[in-house]
Order: sequence, then C-alpha cells, then structure tokens
Amino acid sequence: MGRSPCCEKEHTNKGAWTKEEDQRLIAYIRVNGEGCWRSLPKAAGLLRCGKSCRLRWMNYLRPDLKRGNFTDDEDELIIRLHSLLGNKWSLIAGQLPGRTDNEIKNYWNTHIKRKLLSRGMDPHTHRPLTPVDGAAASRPSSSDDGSSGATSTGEPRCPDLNLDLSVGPPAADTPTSHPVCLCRHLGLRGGAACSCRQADSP
DNA sequence: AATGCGATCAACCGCGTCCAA
DNA sequence: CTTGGACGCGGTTGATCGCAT
Repeated sequence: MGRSPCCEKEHTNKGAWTKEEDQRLIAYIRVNGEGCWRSLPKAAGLLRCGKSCRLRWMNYLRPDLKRGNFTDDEDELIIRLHSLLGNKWSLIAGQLPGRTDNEIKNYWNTHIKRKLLSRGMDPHTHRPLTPVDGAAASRPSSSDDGSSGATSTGEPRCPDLNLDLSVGPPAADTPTSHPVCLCRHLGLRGGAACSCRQADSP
C-alpha cells in the first residue's frame, strides 16, 4: 500500500516472451548495456515492465549463461552452499558461474530437495531426519528464516559437514562470470576486505 | 487414443535494501 | 537526517510437458 507500481500495468505485456521481444531486448542491451531498467522498456520499444526485462535478461538472455543439466559437482556445491547460506539463491548463484538464482531455486525445489530427502536429510536443516525425535528434525517453521546457517541455538546446522568454505571462485576458467562480493551481503560492504568498488571499476 | 496427474520451468508479485537528492 | 525512487531478491503461481493409467 502506498507504494507506487513499478510500471504502468495497463500498457505492458505479461506472460511468455516472444522471439521479437527477446531480440529487441538483446539488441538494446548490446548497444547500451545493462542498467536503468525502469526506462529501458520504453527506450527499447518494449511493452514490458522494467523488472520483467531485467528478469528475462538475467535469467535467459545473458550470453554467459550455461544452459543444460546440473552436474553432480554442481549438485553437491549447491547443497553445501545452501547448508551455509540458506535460501540465499543469489549468493549461491554467485558461486556457480553461468547459473542464475532462479534456475538454482527451481532446481533446488524440484531435484535437490528430493535428493536430500531420499538420503534421509532434512532439506531445510541439512540434518538427518529423525522420525522418533520428531521435534528435532521437523521443528516448527517459526524460526525457519533459513538465512543464518545456524540453528536458533547457535549451533552449526551441519556440524558433521566439512565446510571449509572454499567457495571462492569455483571455476577460475570463467572470466566472464560476475563474482558476487560477499561483503555486501554479509554487511561488510565498504570495508577493507570489500572488493566491490575495485571490481566494478573498469 | 484419451485423460489425469505430477514434474518442471518461466514469469510475476511484493518486500527489503541501497543510494541520491 | 530524511525521503522517495530504483533495483534486486525470494517466494509463489501458472502454463506446459511427459508419463502412467
């Protein structure tokens, strides 16, 4: 409430993107680059919301995207990162060059959740499912913000998991990837260790 | 061959955060 | 310091596909 809509909904298309819309968006970004998503649709001659354009570009049109099945290595990395970071899909995607947060989120919900369940692991807590002591494994969702990497008692989610967090650039062979500066998300932005600014500068 | 149902993926929505004025 | 606009993120929905009956 009180929040202005992100765009004029009466004059915007919704739903699946057409080839022509894709081409227009790609052509525009090739010339002008990303950014200023709010004004982009008009400038590109698209009857789309800026957010919609951004999503389409980020998730499907970017040239550095890696399409196709996830490898076992990627599976395991996602599981490890999720145990650390929770549902921070953009952070997880930052460690998987060529993968998007939306893609990983979908993949988690459709594949990995089931994979963990079949292993007897709780996909939320990454701890073994214990049917007897149900309160421990399937605890109420009130504290399930999934973002801390630790339980409300302060203990690590996965104490038995060797998470040495060697999650820096996992694939150094992808110069076009956009490494996410963890400083920003960890509240350390601008600190001495933060490389956002340097990385941004040409 | 037709239908039902579950799985998958693309897209939308609302909210939180950042940053310039 | 405050405020409002823009961006980015995570959750959720809806359409489509493929398999089983």
